[in-house]
Amino acid sequence: MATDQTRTAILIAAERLYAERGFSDVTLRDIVAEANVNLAAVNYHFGSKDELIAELFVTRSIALNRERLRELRAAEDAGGGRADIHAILRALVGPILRGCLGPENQRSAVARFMIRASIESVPPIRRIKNKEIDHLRKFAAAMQRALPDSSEVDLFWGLHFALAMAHHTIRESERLTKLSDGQCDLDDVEDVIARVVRGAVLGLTTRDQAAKSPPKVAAREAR
Amino acid sequence: MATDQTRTAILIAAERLYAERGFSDVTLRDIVAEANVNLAAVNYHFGSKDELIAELFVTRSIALNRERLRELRAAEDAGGGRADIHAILRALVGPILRGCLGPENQRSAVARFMIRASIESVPPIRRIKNKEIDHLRKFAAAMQRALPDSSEVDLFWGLHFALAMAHHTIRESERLTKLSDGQCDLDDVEDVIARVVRGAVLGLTTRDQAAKSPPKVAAREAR
DNA sequence: TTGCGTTTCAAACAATTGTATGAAACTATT
DNA sequence: AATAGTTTCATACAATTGTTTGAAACGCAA
Repeated sequence: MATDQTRTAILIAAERLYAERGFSDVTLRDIVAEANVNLAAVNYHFGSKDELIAELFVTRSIALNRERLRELRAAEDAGGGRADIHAILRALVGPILRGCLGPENQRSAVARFMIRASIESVPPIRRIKNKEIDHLRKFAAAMQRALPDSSEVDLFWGLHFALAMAHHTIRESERLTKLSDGQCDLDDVEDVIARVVRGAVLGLTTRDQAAKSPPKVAAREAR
Repeated sequence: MATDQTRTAILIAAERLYAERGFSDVTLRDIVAEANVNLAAVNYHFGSKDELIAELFVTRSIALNRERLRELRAAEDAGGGRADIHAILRALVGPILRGCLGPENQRSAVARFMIRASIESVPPIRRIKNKEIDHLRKFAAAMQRALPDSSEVDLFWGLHFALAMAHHTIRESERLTKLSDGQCDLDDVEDVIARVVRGAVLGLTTRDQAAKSPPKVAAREAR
């Protein structure tokens, strides 16, 4: 079976194109052109377009989750079994942010592909995506150990918001740059990570000095 | 020109279907079936599929922005010209959250359509979307007036994160419910809004007591 | 070299897409 | 009622999609 060059050429090309332009407007013909292989090769090696996407997603999903867990474990080891909440969230959002942001040249199609996948919900991916929940539970559990006094609900919200900030930053990095006239530096990945983590942690650790619902102004019609 | 029933039937059907299933897998034939009109009616009334989408998006975009600004102005009036930061962010994320969450029956296709539009970047929408930046600038300006001591960069990040939490909550509401075993109540819209606003405001108002970058644990390989 | 399994290729396939056509049906003014 | 303008309809069209086919090319053990 040689070196699987054709197979991997397809995978690489597909990932690159999907990451760039999204699933809906990349055709098999686009992929085989990019990969310099024959049209029929996709169906020969993968069976169908959906199976190609699924294979890509599964592979990358596993790798991303592994990296996240590696960093989580490392943080737990460094803390003698109990990781700091900052480190936990950093392990959650760091890998994907590092892959998607930073100077143009070092951005990986890998990470951007994963973001696409988490957004444009195409059937073959939707089926797999449910397993991610189990993965997130591990982080929820770690957070619980780090902040045993926080309510479980608040922890889930914190986890959820951390992912929200990370993903949204990746998706809308261009808009944020434009909005801030370039003042927000999306190339300084570690700063972005710090901001995301800090935002999420603050929400988790700051006891409500003010009542939960802020002053009753607005929200109803004026005056 | 009668009552435009056909035209509006198409708009309603299209919005409903797009909101539900996304742009990529809703065809004109799906739309006309849902609207009970003839296939050719779309091209007759709108010119093309893209123009139909564009019209939908423009209309809804204007309405959403108007509602946001209305709430912002109301908050400013209530505060004697200077709105509270909570109220500003509430005006930003409230309208879309109220439209997308809450008990099934009262969720509007309108708001969900807008979320789809902000995600699945289809050409006719991408062209229009740039104008949203001007709209966001108004909120940034209001935030600056509310928190004159904060750095501009931090304010942009705060605005950005508020939108992040709102949008992500809408998109991933199902996952959050599953992850938390139903403990996070996505039907209590006002609570969700309060959480989002509180999270964003905390990031803006809490002075860094700890250094910006938390303890140097983890992030590098273990030990 | 022969033969056999694997891989590549050009071509064709059926299905689906958005769009166009031209006749019919309708509406309302004269 | 007759006419002109608008709207609807069934149908057809061209383009694009993922997939299949069967023959050619290749790799390699015998």
